[in-house]
Amino acid sequence: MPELPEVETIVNELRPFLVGRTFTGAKVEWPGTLAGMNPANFADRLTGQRVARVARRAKYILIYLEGGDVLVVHLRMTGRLLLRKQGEEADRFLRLTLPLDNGEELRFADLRKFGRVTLVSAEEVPALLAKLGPEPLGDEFDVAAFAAIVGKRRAPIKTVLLNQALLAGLGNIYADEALFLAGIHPLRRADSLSAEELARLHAGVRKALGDGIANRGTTFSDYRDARGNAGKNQESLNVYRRTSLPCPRCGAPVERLVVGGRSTHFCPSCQPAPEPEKAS
DNA sequence: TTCGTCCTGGTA
DNA sequence: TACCAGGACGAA
Repeated sequence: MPELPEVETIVNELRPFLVGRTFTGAKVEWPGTLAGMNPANFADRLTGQRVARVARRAKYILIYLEGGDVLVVHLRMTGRLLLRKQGEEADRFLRLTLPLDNGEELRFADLRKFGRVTLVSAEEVPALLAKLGPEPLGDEFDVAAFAAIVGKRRAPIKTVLLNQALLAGLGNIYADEALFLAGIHPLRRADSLSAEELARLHAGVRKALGDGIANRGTTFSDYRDARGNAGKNQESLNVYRRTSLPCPRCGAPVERLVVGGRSTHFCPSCQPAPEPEKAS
């Protein structure tokens, strides 16, 4: 579910309500969420810790605590991080409840149980995030940096966009949308893109993500923000999950194929197919 | 680099 | 009943 825009929306919403608050306990409904960490140890270590700041890196949510620990949350496919009042109606698929000192609580709900919540020391965070590529909305991610990332890779450009070690934060929705905005077919070999195409795709990536944030994320079924509200970006998508519907630019029916095991949507007219590989 | 796997529920 | 799902990791 959540990609960079969804995580950014959640982090921005949580920040003013979490900073300065103190965790008063931890109720673990499904221990697997803690990635092997002992639930009792987790609760002991978290209890009494006050939130210093809330940040995002790629799709990770980082809740820094004054005691020097960091609560690290990854929502994976269906995770939700919700701010509720204590005693408020239970959320479905609740995995973790973290009560706060103001009568509210942070809840982690996750249908498919892929999401993870861990507690590490601040010193461990850099190593945890070391494998991630640059932030696509960051200042250092310019066209030259993008060209260096794409480089001589022979993989389909869609696969490159989804590789978090190369560029961190894009997922399936925004990768498809960025390729559409740039007019580039998802199966194009990365090393076949011209300088002009690279510039278009760089702009497409930033626009797709920027629109996602402006619209508070994309909700098809699972994604909700920290207050449980759906996003609005699904109303603005051009191709993602619009198979057989008309391309908003030219009217041709949107097509679907599978790239790297992921469902992929594109306009066959606006995103021309690559030349067939020469047999050699 | 690709594939299977972790999981469960919604939908065709 | 079969297929699909927004992510990431480890194995082949």
